[in-house]
Amino acid sequence: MSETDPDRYTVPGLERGLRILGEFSRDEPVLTAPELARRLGVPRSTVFRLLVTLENMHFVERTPDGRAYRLGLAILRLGFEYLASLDMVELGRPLLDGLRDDTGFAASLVVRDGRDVVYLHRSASRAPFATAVSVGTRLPAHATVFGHVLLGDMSLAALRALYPEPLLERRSRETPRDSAALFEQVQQVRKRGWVLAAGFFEPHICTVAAPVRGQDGHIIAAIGLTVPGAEIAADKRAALVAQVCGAAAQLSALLDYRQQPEAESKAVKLRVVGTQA
Amino acid sequence: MSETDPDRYTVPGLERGLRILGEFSRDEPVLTAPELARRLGVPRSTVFRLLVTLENMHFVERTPDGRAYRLGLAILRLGFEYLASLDMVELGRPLLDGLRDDTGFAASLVVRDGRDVVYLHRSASRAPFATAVSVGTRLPAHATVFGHVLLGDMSLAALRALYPEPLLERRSRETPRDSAALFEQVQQVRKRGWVLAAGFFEPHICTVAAPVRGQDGHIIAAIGLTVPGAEIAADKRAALVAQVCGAAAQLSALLDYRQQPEAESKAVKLRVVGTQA
DNA sequence: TCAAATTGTCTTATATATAAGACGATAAGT
DNA sequence: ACTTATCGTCTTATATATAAGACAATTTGA
Repeated sequence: MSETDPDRYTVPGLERGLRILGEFSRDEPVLTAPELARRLGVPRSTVFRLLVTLENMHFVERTPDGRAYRLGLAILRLGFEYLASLDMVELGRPLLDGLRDDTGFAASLVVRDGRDVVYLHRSASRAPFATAVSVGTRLPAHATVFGHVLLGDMSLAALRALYPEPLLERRSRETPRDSAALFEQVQQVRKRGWVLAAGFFEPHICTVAAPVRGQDGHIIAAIGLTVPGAEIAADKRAALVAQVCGAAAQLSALLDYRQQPEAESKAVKLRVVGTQA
Repeated sequence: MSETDPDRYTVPGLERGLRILGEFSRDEPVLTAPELARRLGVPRSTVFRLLVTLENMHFVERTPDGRAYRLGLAILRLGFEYLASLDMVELGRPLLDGLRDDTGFAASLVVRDGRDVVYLHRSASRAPFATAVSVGTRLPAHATVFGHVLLGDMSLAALRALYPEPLLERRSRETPRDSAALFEQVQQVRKRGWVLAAGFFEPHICTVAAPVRGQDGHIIAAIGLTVPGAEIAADKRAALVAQVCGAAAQLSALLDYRQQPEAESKAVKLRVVGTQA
């Protein structure tokens, strides 16, 4: 077979091992070897070898009875080395805490990974309304306002490539039907520079969000508040939007995004260099 | 070669790929392919294939210039599915927050993984003394009081097996020299049921810790406070110990540990069965 | 209680992942 | 600027990881 695939170089052992790890989830924290073999479509004896390897490296461990597996402690090392390596999280944490303290609502920092919105940090509201959302949680970008903020840089063509299917999966009445509708909504958000929506992804949850920009001006993250209730009182909205936009702008600044009204960028850069010298 | 190794079944591709992921750290979040090849002692062309596989699965991503690699977002999915699957963390979080709020000091929940103490959760003290310790951090069990709490169940023989070397790595003046001395200290802690130590691992850091027990009575975790300063004022000690022990006992109870004064265990068991029937 | 199905572990022939090396492209050193 | 070293990517012979299958142990179902 004339493989011109992108997976021409893939290492099957590695890919399958990682897929095994990915099968574990909050809802299914414990899985058996035969179950994994079925899900991956891989022979039992191969799964056995993969699990032995993962177990030796502490990426999975057996349940006390020795019959099933769950994720092991080595996983943690990776996950948190990753987070710790992102200065976005380190710099954003105090901003999110401040946002939470000022507003009383849960504040989140999210990034986009393909079609997913991924939570990098969450400053939970004091009132312990147990939200299912925590660090690492993924939600569909097309169906959430956070997603719409994060997709702001994408052209219609790029969106089409990311969402080739004719109809998008619906999550609520307001979910865009197709990539064209999604583009419309995303552009509106982008031009406005922030978004406030009620019950867009889940009923009785309102969201206020704004983009965080990196050095080159690209949208690299979003900051937002999650407000319980059917809607936000009209007289509170402006203040919340201002606070979210403020936090997002601050984080952008910390990440070296130079607020550049197009033409002025050069001058700003020069001034900064001058200050440092 | 007559392989009777424990790694008779290992999948080399998987092992090497995971070792690549493990090379990234807070201090070295970005690594190049040749550097990884050198560290693992694996040919360049093989590292290339491993990295392509990891990149396709979003476990690593290239730096903007395309010359180096860092951890990717897929990592998060794993790490936090893992944490979320541990009800120990979910149940312990509010307890740790309470402990922190009551005492003003950082409260931690830790478990043991081999010779390491691993932080599962940390309620940071309000005063943002930036500690290097965060979730996922590992410290040597033999040299920390948390470790001594967690090793409480181990026999001298088991400790010897875990620490076969004649001399243990020293971290401070008080680090036990060998496994026998370690056993001594661990047993003292176990009998007392808690530990309070000053400057044991690091100078100017005091620790109060107590064990968390699982259903079978085994020590499965530890809860503790990290108190800055050379020592804790004598009149404060009793209160802190009581609070830590209280939190640890509560978490043990939540995890279904039935407080069993030795002989009574059978009766308790029977009563429980009776209740269920 | 017994038979049938499933499972954990092991062996081994063979399909295939590996790593040596080639190649042009960068980078580094002088 | 020129040489030398290093790098990213690719091809391919061959060492080796894979998966079929065997086997006993266990579980399931009737």
